[in-house]
Amino acid sequence: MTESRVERKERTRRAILDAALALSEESALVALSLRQVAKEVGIVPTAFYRHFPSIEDLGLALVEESLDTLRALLRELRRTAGDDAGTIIDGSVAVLVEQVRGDHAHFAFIARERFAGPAGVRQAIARGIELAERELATDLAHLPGTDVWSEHDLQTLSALIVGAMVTTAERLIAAEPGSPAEKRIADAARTQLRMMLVGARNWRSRD
Amino acid sequence: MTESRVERKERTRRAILDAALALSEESALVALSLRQVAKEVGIVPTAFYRHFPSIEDLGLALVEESLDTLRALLRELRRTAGDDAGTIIDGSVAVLVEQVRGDHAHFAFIARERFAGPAGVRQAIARGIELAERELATDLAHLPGTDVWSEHDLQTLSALIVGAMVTTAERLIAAEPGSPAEKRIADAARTQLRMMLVGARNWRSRD
DNA sequence: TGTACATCAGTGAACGCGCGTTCACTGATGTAC
DNA sequence: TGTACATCAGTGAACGCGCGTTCACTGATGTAC
Repeated sequence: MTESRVERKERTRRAILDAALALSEESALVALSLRQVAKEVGIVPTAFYRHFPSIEDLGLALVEESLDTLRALLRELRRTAGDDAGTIIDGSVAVLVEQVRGDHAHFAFIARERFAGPAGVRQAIARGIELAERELATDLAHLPGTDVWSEHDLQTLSALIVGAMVTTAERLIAAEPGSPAEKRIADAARTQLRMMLVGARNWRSRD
Repeated sequence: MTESRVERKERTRRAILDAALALSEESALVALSLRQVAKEVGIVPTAFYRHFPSIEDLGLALVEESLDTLRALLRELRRTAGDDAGTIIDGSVAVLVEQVRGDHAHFAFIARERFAGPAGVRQAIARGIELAERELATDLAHLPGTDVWSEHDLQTLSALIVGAMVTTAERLIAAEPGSPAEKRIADAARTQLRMMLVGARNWRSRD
């Protein structure tokens, strides 16, 4: 007995999730078929039901995994300390590039299903992004010099920055790791963050 | 004879396009079936072939229509003149809100298929957005005070602004026309454009 | 340690269904004279 | 204006295929004694 029954089952479950992620990459979650996934994994279609009650539940599991990836990114970004704004910007973009590289399939899944997925999936992703905006707004409020900002304007700036990061992530997903294109995207992201920072420093909220 | 044969044919073709747009809104282009569309239109499945050689060609026709919508938006934005920056910003956001309202299905189609659509569709949409970035960069270069900007930085600022507008459009698509949510999104978009403008005014390109 | 029984991941046949596509057709509209 | 023929959007039967799901099964792994 080199592998217990539970270990084997977990391994098959993992293989199903990986196959589904790979197959959905070539079209979309909505176009995923149980028989395709089973064939890719190397099991008979009916064996699928030993692991998931339906293809929809498999989809929800993929969403959860992908949102875990998003949460890991936010955690890493928060750990990126820095003495000055420039260091924080460089560190944040580096983390973004690195995480998109390391979890490419999950980030591509999020980008793809954000507007094309089932309603539940779309809402879950939207909530994840809103959370990032609120967290960033809180962080920004703790920085020196933001006392002239209204809470509303902080939230709006936060949405602007997160939006730019999402756009950057979407561009990175399409770029080859280590390619000149990836470097160009990262450079542009750093410049854009600096541009927004210059705007922020010279901003005064009305009233 | 109240309607000629060509008129009837054109009307059915239009009905097919409209039905396909409506049906794809509930899932995605990739999940669209010829029989679904035919049923929605009220014709027998085989009659579909009198209008399109395949469901894929129907998809391409929808992309073309949607890109026309995008081009119409850009044209309207360029027509939005203004004496000062504030007027231009207000006018641009108003045009964006109005166009998304008026062509909701097409904008939703673009948002949905931008990352989830077939490769050809994704590329066509990406090209449309790149075009907008280049046009905006040219416009920015003609404004007073941009002589301290490098061409590269102008392009990067342009990408930032277009990205924010795309994000705003995506939010507007999800909002009810005339709703408080729509108003909030438009307000945030105006504030974000002003923030970026303040950043731009205080920016000096390196070297 | 050995035996008898329980568990359960994976099998394989079978089902009804919607799919895209073919083909010969119908009958109203259009055209030539 | 009337007739004879051509065009062609839409019809309806039929096909083979992949789909999700059911069911009784097999045989290796796990457990109780």
